[in-house]
Amino acid sequence: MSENSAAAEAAAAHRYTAAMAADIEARWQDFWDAEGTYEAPNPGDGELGGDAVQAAKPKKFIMDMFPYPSGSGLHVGHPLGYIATDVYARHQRMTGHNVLHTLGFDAFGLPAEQYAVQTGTHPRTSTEANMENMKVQLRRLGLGHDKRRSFATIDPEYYKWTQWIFVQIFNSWYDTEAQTARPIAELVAQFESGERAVSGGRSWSALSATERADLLSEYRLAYASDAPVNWCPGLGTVLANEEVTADGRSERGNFPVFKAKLRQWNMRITAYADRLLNDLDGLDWPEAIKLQQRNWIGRSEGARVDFAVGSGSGVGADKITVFTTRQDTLFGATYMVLAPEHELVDTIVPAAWPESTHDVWTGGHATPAEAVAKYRAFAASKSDVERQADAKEKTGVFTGAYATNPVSGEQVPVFIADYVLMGYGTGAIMAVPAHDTRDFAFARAFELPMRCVVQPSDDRGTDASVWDDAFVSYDAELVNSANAEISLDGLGVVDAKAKITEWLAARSIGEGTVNFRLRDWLFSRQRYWGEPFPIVYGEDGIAHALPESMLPLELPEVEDYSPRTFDADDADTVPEPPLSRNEDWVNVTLDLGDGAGLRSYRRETNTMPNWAGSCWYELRYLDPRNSEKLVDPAIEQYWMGPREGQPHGGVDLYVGGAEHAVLHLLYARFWSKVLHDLGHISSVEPFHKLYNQGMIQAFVYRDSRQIAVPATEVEERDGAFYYQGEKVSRVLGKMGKSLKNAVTPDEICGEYGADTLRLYEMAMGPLDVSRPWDTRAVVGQYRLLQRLWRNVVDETTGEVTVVDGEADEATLRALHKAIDGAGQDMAGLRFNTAIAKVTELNNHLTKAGGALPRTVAEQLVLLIAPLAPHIAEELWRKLGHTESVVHQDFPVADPAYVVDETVTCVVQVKGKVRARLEISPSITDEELEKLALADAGVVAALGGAEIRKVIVRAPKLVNIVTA
RNA sequence: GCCGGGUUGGUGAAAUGGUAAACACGGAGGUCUCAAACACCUCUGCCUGAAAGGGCUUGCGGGUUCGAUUCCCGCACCCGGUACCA
Repeated sequence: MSENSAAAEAAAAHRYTAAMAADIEARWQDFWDAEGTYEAPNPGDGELGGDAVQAAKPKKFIMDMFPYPSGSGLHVGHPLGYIATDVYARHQRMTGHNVLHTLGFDAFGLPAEQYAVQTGTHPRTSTEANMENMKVQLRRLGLGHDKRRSFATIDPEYYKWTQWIFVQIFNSWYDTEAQTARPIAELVAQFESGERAVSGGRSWSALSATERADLLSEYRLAYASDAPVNWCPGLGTVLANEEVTADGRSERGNFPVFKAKLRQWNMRITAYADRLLNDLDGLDWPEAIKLQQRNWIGRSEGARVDFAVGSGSGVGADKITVFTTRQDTLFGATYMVLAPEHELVDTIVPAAWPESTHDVWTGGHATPAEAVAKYRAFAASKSDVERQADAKEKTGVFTGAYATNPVSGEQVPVFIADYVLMGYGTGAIMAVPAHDTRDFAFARAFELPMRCVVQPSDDRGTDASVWDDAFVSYDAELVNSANAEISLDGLGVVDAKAKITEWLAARSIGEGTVNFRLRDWLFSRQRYWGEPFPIVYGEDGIAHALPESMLPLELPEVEDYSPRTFDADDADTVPEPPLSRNEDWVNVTLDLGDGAGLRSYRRETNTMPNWAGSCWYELRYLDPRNSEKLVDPAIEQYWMGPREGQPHGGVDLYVGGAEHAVLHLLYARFWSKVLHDLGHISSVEPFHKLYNQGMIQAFVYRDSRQIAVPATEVEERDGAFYYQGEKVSRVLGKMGKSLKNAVTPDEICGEYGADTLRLYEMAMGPLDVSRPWDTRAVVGQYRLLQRLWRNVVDETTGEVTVVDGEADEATLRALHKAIDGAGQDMAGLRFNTAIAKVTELNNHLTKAGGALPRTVAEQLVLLIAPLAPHIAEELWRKLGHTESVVHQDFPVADPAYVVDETVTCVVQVKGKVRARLEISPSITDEELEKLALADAGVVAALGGAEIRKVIVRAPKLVNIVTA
């Protein structure tokens, strides 16, 4: 080795390198764990309390959507949100807040079960191994989590309370008058006292035990029912509406989904539809997400209208009730349609076709019964996918029955057609073909009459039979809408609606009503890897909740935990819960403590859906080891309670992906409201502020067969891409193992260190925007840290180079502008621009050269501490401090230095920049105008032209307008 | 179709009515070095010009304004959500 290279090596001995970063990072991570640096005290003297000083500060509860412990580990896209909340949490800690920040695991779910089926490994074994692996990966990032508060949803101590909440929901009902959930015992008391009548006019005491149970089931917020459910044979389980995609497939696995009638558990989320809608207003959420929830809840105002049926045709039912939002067009209703599954269909079908029934209506069948049966079979055989695809072409068949239009008195034919859905409204519509596009298409196909009752605003005229399409408008006047008792003619749509609704209500044949798209939440799954229901069935079939003393009801060990799956396209299959195979567990003798003594019961063998555990986890972070209560009320009040600006309370910041816009976020809001109503928590909403981070994307390279090739082995030549000599295509997509473009945080930590990775992810762009990963660009943030280090530490000796004394004016201005800007940016989640401002300051210091004054070095370190906590701790220690940087005060900008000494004023002539003036920021408009007009460049640009107007915006701009 | 968001240099982006392109990647040149790497310095939207300078530029077309990436109207394209919801 030559003398020179030895000297060079010595020179670099204390340079900030990946190796040094690894050393620094490991040491401080150990330190933080040992010291409990990120432990946030609860108020009071409980197990997690005691630090009264800290707990007296204003609180900030900062949360991530917790991860599912996947077997493939993390890629660099996963921790984006975790890093963002961590930077924010650190900044909040340094600005006087008691910060609760931790992370648990959402560990029940399908992948573990599927992996188990493939490998024979128990889901708990693989899940726990995955969690350990993820914890190691996450720890390397230096996330400031309070580890005492972490848990997994599969911990029995956790799901005990998931089950307990289920029991609370099961044992309550929704009082629609008081608009609140109440204990079911209070409903029973109302029935007993006669305050509330039992339907059918019987008294409560006259009902059998089964009848009572059935009656209460109609009120309970968690109830079992035989309603049609989404059955997915490919997954072997039923699914919630929210888990079925628009084209009728499972969101997970993309298997076909069929309607099947099965006895399943449901949550009466529809009882909360109005509150779930209204309370969105008080939340600080992205408007797009609020809108998605509003659309999912789908509130629409309209009316129910009764159509009398069957006069003279000898049919059973006496009326069909429809829901419509256009009751104003009632005079234009020329036929009716029921959903094929509608229960009235059988009762209205006559024995024979009415005389001279149109051939198109009968479908060529000899009798109405035959036509209806054939059409029902046809409709049922269509999967949802086909039904969507055929949406344009209207099909249906006449039932043989007629109903009476209540205002026109006309006899209108009743059809069944699959364009009317059983699941919305009443499953029956009045068809107004002139003013509804779907009815128009159907009427054309079946040669049904149309009547124009809304005056078209174009020149099409009022003879609907010659129209090319329906006239749909809310901003027009009614016509042809009068009978002996009422006339809507000349009224606008709004007034006509009001008038007809009143008229219908007065005759008890209709009323104004609100309808929701939201359906009850299907809550049971035929899986092994989920929370068992705390429900047993007596020999009479009545469901009983287990008493709290029997919780948690642990998931039993079984031989075979694979769900029974079927041919994905075979609709004629029935789900089989894995737990049902375990007879010893299913059949039990228990004393439920309800006075019935020891009895035999059968356990519920379904399990709860994956969403159950994530519906309330924010609450358990607050008081994770409480064995007596879900959460201590005083602790919940402190962290979650309503306050100024947060009318419904909740987590201060919740960061996660937008894919949970309806599912998780709607369910969690629902549980929160029930728990609030029952008096268990003070907050009404779980998450006050929601922020959706974007996705980190990556290029996907595919060969000619469209198979993804390893991204790291692709070469770029002349703007084209080659893999092993073959040309490949490039598109921006998701990052992942299957696309062979995953970059792991471990790789980047190894090459540059965790602080560099953190900075890079935050600097890429605004947090809420998706952006492509570019490993080449990571080095930029590494260089920033190297320069920062060199500005404070001598690379040869490793000693700090700071000096005593004051900084020069320019440095102070650079420093305080960075403090001001970066501080505001961090508080506003604008980490990319915060980093740019710190970089600018650091570049200024680099360029100025020489040793930094101590005060500048210290404030620089504090400034970057939230973003790059390891290097900040190390430099803070080197600067002679013995306390962690984590709880230091964030620097405060001196306003005197935030403004520049001189600013550049731009002088425009007719909007074009013609001169720049260096002036004092405190200059007056008059002085500035004088200065600008005297400038040689300006005089030249004006060329003697007449000045019409001078706009002065001191100190930044003068604009001279000439004639 | 309907609803929401977007379109700025070679690339990620900044600026929310007032100097378009901060900060970073990439690129070019230089200093240091026997040499290279590192580091540091200079330049880097496009066109034109020897230079000074001049002209153009935020998807496209209009409008409001002294002034528009920013506000308004229309259009194209991209992304997300949703879809026979009566």
